Order: sequence, then C-alpha cells, then structure tokens
Amino acid sequence: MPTKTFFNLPEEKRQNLIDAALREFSRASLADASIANIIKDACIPRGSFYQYFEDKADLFFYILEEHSARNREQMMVLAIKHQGDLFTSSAEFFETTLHRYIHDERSETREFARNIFLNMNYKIEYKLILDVKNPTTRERIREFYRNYMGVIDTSGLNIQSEEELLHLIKILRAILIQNFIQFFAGEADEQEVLHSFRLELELLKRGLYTSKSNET
Amino acid sequence: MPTKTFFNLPEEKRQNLIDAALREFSRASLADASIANIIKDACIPRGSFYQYFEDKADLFFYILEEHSARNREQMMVLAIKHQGDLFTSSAEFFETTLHRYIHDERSETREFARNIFLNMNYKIEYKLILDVKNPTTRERIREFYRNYMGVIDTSGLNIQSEEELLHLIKILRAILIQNFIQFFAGEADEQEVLHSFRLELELLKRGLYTSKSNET
DNA sequence: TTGACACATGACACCGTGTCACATATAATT
DNA sequence: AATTATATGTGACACGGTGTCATGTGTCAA
Repeated sequence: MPTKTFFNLPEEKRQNLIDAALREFSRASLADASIANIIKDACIPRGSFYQYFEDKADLFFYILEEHSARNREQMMVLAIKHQGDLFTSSAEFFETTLHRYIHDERSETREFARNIFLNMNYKIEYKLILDVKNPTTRERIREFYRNYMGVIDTSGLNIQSEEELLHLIKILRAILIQNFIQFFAGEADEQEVLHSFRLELELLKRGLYTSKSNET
Repeated sequence: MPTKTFFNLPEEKRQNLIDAALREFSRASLADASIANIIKDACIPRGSFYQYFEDKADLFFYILEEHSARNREQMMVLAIKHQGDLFTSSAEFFETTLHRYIHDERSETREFARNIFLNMNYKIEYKLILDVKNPTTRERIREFYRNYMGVIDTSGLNIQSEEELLHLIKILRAILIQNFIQFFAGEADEQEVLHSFRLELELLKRGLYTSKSNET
C-alpha cells in the first residue's frame, strides 16, 4: 500500500504521479516498467518515489486495485439488474467491459488492460477481485463471494449446493478472463470474442454429456 | 531457441548447465531468476552463456518446452487409452500430472512447476501447448488441435460441431490450469483440488441451466 | 605455416534499484 | 523569538544484474 505521505499529497501532484505511472504501465508490463521512467515523466525526484511507495509493484497493485474496484462493482450492479441471473449478467459484464476497454477515449485504458491480461497471473488475477497482499485478504475474498453469491438467483440453475455455485462462478471467471486474453493477444477481434464467450456460456448451460454414464 | 553451439556441447556440460538453470528456475520465477546465479552454479563464464542463449527467457522457454512436450504427449496417450473420452482422459491427466508434480523424487520438479503455475501468463500458457516464439506457431497450434480433436470421440458429447468441440477443449484447459494454480497457491491440498476438478467436470457434463429460456 | 572457423573468456560499460545523509518546511512549545 | 519536533523533499551513490566486445584458444584444411 502507498504510504500515508502519498495520500497527504496535494490532489494535483498525486494525480500527476498516477497519470505518469499509468502511462508507463500502458507501455510495459509490471516486469518491464521502470521507476526511472515514471519519475522522469512525473518530474519528481527518486527519493520522493520511495517516500510514497515501497517499490514498483506497490504502485502497480494500487492502480490495479482502483481499476478492479470498478469491475467488481459493475459485476454486482449487473447481477442485481438482472435479478440474480448469473449467465445473463456475466454476458453483459463481458460485453460492456470489453467495449469500454476498446472504445475508451484514453488509449492508456486499453493498453493498460492489454498488459494486465497478457501478463495475467495468479497474483494479478486475484487482485482483480481483491487485494492479495493485504493480510486480511482471505477473509475479504470470502466476503465478496458471500455477497455476490447472495445476489445470485439459484432457482434457474441446475446446482445442488452453495459449493457447486462457487465452482460455477470459478468456471465462469476462468472463461471470462480467457476470452479477454484471446482478444488482447490478437487471436480474435471484438466480434469473434463476443461470439466465443456467448457460445461458451451456452455450452455451460446446456451441458456436455449425452449418453453413457449419467450418475452423480 | 538455443544456438547451434549449445547443441554441439558435450552432453555432460550441456546437462550441467540445464541442471543449474532448473535449480534457479525452481528457486525463482522467470522475472526473478538471474543469469548470474545460473553461471555461478554451472561454473561457466558469462560470455559462454550468451554464446548458447539469447537471454534468460530463451533458456527458460527451452526448458519449459521440454517439460511441456511430456505433458502434451501424455494428453494424447490418455485420450487414446480411453477411446477418445475427453472427460475421463482429462481427469486422469489431471490426477497423474498432479501426482507426479507432488511426489517426484526431485524437489526441483515441484518447485519449477509451482513457479510456472503461479506466474502463468499468456506466453507461458501457450508454451505449455506449443512454442509461441517460433514463427510457425499458429500453424503448429492448429495442427496439435487438429490431431487431438481427431482422437476425441464426440459421439458421447452433446456438441453439434467442430467449433463447439474446440471451445469445450478451451474450457477444459482453463479449468485444468486454474486447479493447478489453486493447488500451488496453497488454496487447496491434493485431495481438495482433485475433488474440485472432478466436481467441475461433473458440472460441465451435467449442464447448468434448468428452467427459463432454453433456446439456442 | 597460414588462414579460416568455431568457441571460450572475463573485463567493462550501462542501467535500474533502493538507501541514506542532509536539506527544507510547518506547526507546536517554551 | 527561539527552540524543538515532526513530516517531507532530494539527489548522489553503492550495489547488483545485463549484454557486449576485444582478445584468447583450439582445430582443421590448404
């Protein structure tokens, strides 16, 4: 987490630093980005940077968290809007988020997202949900899931328990992220990836086994 | 790719270097590993390293590819063993691979796998299938899928086209990787993650929508 | 003996990181 | 006003890792 000092900074100076960081993290992944570039861009001395942040990753995850908070909120909003329909709200979340990434007036938004998704790993993925570095993370992850699962209407779903719902959500998230990645990797354009995601949701809904064994 | 010079090296010297690299990549992720450590461990001069490899990533992906080749072969073998049963062979692949990672006599095997999965990203994930840096990659990926899909018996699957099969395989791979990650992240032990993977396969097979709309 | 080629070597220039001693500002205390 | 405390600003610097390059060594063929 950024230090208290950082939050005491005048709004303009703070935003200036964040903007410079966003530009750098749009240009390069966390691994390739350099503090040197950020401070040169933001015109602050090296020492000051370390007065605000532990290191490069500290700043990166702070920005990522701000970005992710919007996504989480959006997921909740859409789940509520669609009366707890998990599939419909997930589809709309994917569509609107993809659209926002692509058509945002700031090109940094898209490039930042690209770097996030193409360099997505465990730490970053869970950051998209909740802060992993924070010691209370486990509890907060459980709480988010509890809230989100509370909103989901299970009456239309072919599941028998809370546990199964949790696994379903896990699967949906994996598919969602994979489609974002395929888009940013250039494997599919906007239309193709929308089609792909919708198709995969249909496969999930429909089920994939017909004959042979059909026991629990 | 390593240079011709590297492959001309006497077997022992080459293996020695690979072993040292494996130790370093077991200790640290690609980003955190250092060439300095590898050459110190392998007792070769710095200049020689650059005679064999372009950089750290070149060596890393070479080792990863060797490791991945076994996994791909295993997937094929199991698909054939189970007469093209996608779900059963995927389950056995997950079980045996997880077991191998955990109980391999060389602790490096497990630690290397941990670093792979916890730092899994687009580049690494597709490397687990085929070499991404190679210019002919796209074609080779298509070929692997063509072969693999050729082996799969679709008669027991509720799918209507080749396209749907491809998406199903994508979903399975995402779930498979996610469960490996959860294991290595310490979120679940061996038994739990086996249970988790099997449950998720059942959800897929069964399908998740009951009521409401059931149109295409 | 000479030249061509493949390979070996480690000193070095370069670059980014994180730290630290010192400077400055602001407010509280006497 | 003088003093002290506390928060913040600053950039030179030591450290460590990377990739290169000039030079050295070995081998084989002409």
